Amino acid sequence: MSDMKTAIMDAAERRMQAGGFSGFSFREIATDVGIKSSSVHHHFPTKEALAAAVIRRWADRTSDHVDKALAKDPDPVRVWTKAFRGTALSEPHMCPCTVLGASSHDLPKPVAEEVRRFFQMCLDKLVASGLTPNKASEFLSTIIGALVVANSLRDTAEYDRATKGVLKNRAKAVA
Amino acid sequence: MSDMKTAIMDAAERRMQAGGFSGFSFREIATDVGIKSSSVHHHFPTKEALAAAVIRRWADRTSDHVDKALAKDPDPVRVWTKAFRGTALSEPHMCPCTVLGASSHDLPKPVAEEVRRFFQMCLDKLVASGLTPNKASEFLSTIIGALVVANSLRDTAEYDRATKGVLKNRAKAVA
DNA sequence: GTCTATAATTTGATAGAC
DNA sequence: GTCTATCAAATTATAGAC
Repeated sequence: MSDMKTAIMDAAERRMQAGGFSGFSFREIATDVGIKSSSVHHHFPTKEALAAAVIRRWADRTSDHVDKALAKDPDPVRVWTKAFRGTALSEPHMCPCTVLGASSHDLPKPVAEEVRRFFQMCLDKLVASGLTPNKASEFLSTIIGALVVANSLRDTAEYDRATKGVLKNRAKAVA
Repeated sequence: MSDMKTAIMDAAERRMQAGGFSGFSFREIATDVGIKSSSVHHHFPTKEALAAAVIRRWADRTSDHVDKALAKDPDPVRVWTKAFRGTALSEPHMCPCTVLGASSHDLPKPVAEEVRRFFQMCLDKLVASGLTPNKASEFLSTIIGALVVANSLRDTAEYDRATKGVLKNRAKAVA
């Protein structure tokens, strides 16, 4: 992948984290990377193609990151809580899949499908790590909701308050 | 409040639930209620004023609904889980505060402030019902995240999977 | 309170030169 | 691969008639 294509996806990702699918324009992305908006179309034919590529890359990176972390720490709850904590504590504080997923029914179908794949991947990996389907759903909802509530309250510490109990119970279960 | 003002807020609320702040336009709202877009401005001067009014009404209604439900059922976890379940199971499946909160940093300040007030109200009421601050944060995050994940997966049953464990543990704690 | 008309801006996208 | 130029459509908002 060319450097410019990567730079475009980086810029789009950051703006999608803050404002979702309608939170970025080709002109803004172009300015961010130092070219013109028509040149962005050379790398990504449409806005939906760019958004879908960004979501897929985020999903792939998350999947890879979790796999590597699980090799060092066998507790999936601790691994996933820490992974999303990184997103919650650093700007722009949100996971793009969460922002887009909240308005999934207003997205172009290919983009909504990539978002769906992301959350299905999260659930599948949690179950593969030993959680029951119900526990996987409950835990994933807690960390996703913690991102949204912390973002809304403008208080990153809210993420830790929301996830403290999950980690504590897990420690007990493991001990 | 005039019937037309209420109808405008109803239309805006529904579109905000699906697409957030940028998910509705004055022309769409106008068509929904059968007037022209310029006439909408007679009732709400700006888009941000309309959005802020819709969020505030949603917060007030939620607060009132929960107060009444708590008078019949003393368990706040059951009451709040059931309240958001109604949103999750019926179209357009989302709480507008959750959709807007996910992209809080891309909102006009007065709108973001109303969203913040909504989530702070939820936490305050949960703590007033007897939950510790940490448990209130964890529980709120779980039901908010359940909305987002269920919406993204296009599977309303996901809300019940995510909240089943919370209700079960609560039943044990009460028993 | 609703209308017509319109301003001013932004949007995603395309054509074609270099 | 980037540019200039441009298009058609949509956006929020305002002015003023009725």
